[in-house]
Amino acid sequence: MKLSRAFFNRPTLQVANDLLGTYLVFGKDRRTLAARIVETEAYISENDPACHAAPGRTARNRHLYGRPATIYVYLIYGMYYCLNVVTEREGFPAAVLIRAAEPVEGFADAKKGETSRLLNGPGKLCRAFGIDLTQNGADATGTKLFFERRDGSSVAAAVSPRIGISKATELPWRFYDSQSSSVSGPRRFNEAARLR
DNA sequence: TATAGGATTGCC
DNA sequence: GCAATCCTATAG
Repeated sequence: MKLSRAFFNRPTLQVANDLLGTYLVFGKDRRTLAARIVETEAYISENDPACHAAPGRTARNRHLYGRPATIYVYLIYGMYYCLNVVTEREGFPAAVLIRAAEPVEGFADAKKGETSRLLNGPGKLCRAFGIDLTQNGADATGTKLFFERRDGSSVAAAVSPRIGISKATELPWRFYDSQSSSVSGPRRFNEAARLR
């Protein structure tokens, strides 16, 4: 079943953890794309130096202040888009970055073997889904782009520091499925976190 | 207006 | 190790 706005209106760390094992669903043109989320990161408030809300409200980050389940998309390095879903109460800037997933439905090359590498990074995930600024500000409880819980397996969740940032690098706000081969980043990140 | 740097990726 | 590529935030 579809994840409700109430699901996202909770502490961001909890949402980031609980999103593991749920499905991202996107109706693109006439087909449906779906993937099982295996890696997320939390970005929380103007007091988190790595969060885009750190400078306060700006034109770019305005959707971070929106109601829970709002989609926040931005362009990074002039080349890749990153997909976030806003958490906590309206007016409190926080979100979960969707970093990696396993293709489940609708991906053309999902049967060619290299399925585990198709969505293993936030930029690659958006590219494969066809997500760009068109989705910025969208409502993730609607019919076009949403999150869904399906029956089945539990997730062996692990945590580690967030990847690719230069500030607040010590906070263990990255969550991932330790059993998945679709997790992003150098292998050592995952191994090191597993040994904690 | 100018400039440094970025929640990345893939190639050298 | 590092370039690609362009938008954002901040300083001048």
